[in-house]
Amino acid sequence: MTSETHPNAVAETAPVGFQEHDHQTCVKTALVSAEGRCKEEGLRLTPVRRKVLEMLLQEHRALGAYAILDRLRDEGFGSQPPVAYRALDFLVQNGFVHKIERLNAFVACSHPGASHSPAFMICRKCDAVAEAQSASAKGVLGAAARAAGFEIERTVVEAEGLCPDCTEKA
Amino acid sequence: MTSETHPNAVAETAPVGFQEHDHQTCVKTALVSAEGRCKEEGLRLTPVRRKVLEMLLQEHRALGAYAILDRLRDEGFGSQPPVAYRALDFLVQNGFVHKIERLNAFVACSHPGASHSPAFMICRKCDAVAEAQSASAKGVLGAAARAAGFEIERTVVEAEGLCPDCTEKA
DNA sequence: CTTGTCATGTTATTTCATATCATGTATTGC
DNA sequence: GCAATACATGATATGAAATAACATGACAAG
Repeated sequence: MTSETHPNAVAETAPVGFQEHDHQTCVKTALVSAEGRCKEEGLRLTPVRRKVLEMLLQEHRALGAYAILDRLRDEGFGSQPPVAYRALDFLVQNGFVHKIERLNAFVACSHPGASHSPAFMICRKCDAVAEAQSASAKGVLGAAARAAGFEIERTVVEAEGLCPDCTEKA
Repeated sequence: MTSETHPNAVAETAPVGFQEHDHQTCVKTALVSAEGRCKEEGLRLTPVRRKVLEMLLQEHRALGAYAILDRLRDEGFGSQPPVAYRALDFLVQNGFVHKIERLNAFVACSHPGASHSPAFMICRKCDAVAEAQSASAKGVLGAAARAAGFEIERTVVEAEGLCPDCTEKA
C-alpha cells in the first residue's frame, strides 16, 4: 500500500488546540526554533529528519509512519520503513515530535522546548490532535506510584473524544 | 493540577499491582464476579471469552493478542487472529479487560465493576502492569478540554517506569 | 590514512490488526 | 416444536506497524 488517501482531510485550516491560526508562520517558526535547539545542543537535524519534522508541522495532525514514508519517497528520500522510523525516533527522543500511542501515529510538538509531560486530545472523528500539559505524574497517579514504589519515567496521557467542530456537526 | 492538598483522592486508589496476594482466589473471584455481571446484563460470557479472561487474570500482566491466540490454540479453540481479537473486543467493551496502548497488549481489569477511568503503571523491564484510578479527566486535562470545547469520552493514562522489584535490582 | 562514530540504505521478517465470507448455535416469537 | 433472527465462531487473506540484521557512506579525531 503506497497511496495515502487523505480520508477526512481537514482542509488547509489546521487546528492547533482546535483553533485557526497562521499556519505557514507557525511551521516556519517551529522549524527555525528546532534548528536553533539542534545547533545549541549539537544535534544533527539532517535532511530526512528535517523533512519529517516539516511534514508533521505542516499537517498538524497525527500521521502514521507509513504515510510519512510515502511522502519521503515522493521527495526522493529512502523509502523503506527504517528510514522513517529512525527519523521519528530522533525527533521523538529530542522532544520535537510526540507519538500518539492510541493511533500508532506521530504529531509535531506544539510546545517545543517546554518542559515535557504532554497530554493529548484526539478527535475520534477527524483525527485532529491538540496538545496540552499533563503534569499527571504529580497528581493522583503520582501519589499512587509513590505509594506502590513505582518510579515513573514517562507518562502517556491521551483523551479521546469529539473536537469542537465535530461536536457541532453532530 | 490536582495538588497534594487533596489527599483523599488517593485513598481509594489501592495499587493492585506489584504486590503479593492470593492469586488463585483473586482469579476465581474475578471470574465469578464477571459471570455474575454478564448474567445481570444479558451478556454472553462464552467459552472463548471466558478462557481469555481467565488467562489474563491468571497471568496478571499484559499479554499480546498473539500470545493469547497461542494459548487458545493449545486449549483447542480457533487459532486465527479474529478469534482472539473478537473475544478481546467483547471483554474490553464491557470493562473486564483493558488494552495497554503503549504495549499493544491486554490486561485483566483489577477493579471490576468500579467506575472506570483506569490508569496504568507499566514496568519497562519486566512488563508488570498495575492498575490505579486516574480521574485525569478532572484535572488539568479536563480543564484544558473544557476550555477548548473538546468532549472527552475516554482517556488513556499510562505511566512507564520501573516497578519496585526492578528498581531494587538496579 | 585509518579508526571510530553516526546516519542512511536495503532486505527480510515479525508483530499487531481487520475485512470478508461461510458456518454454526442460541434465543425469540409464532 | 420450529422457523426466523441475531449473535458467535471458523477460516482465509491481507493490511498496517515495527524491528532485526547487515551493508554503505560521510565525516571528524587521532
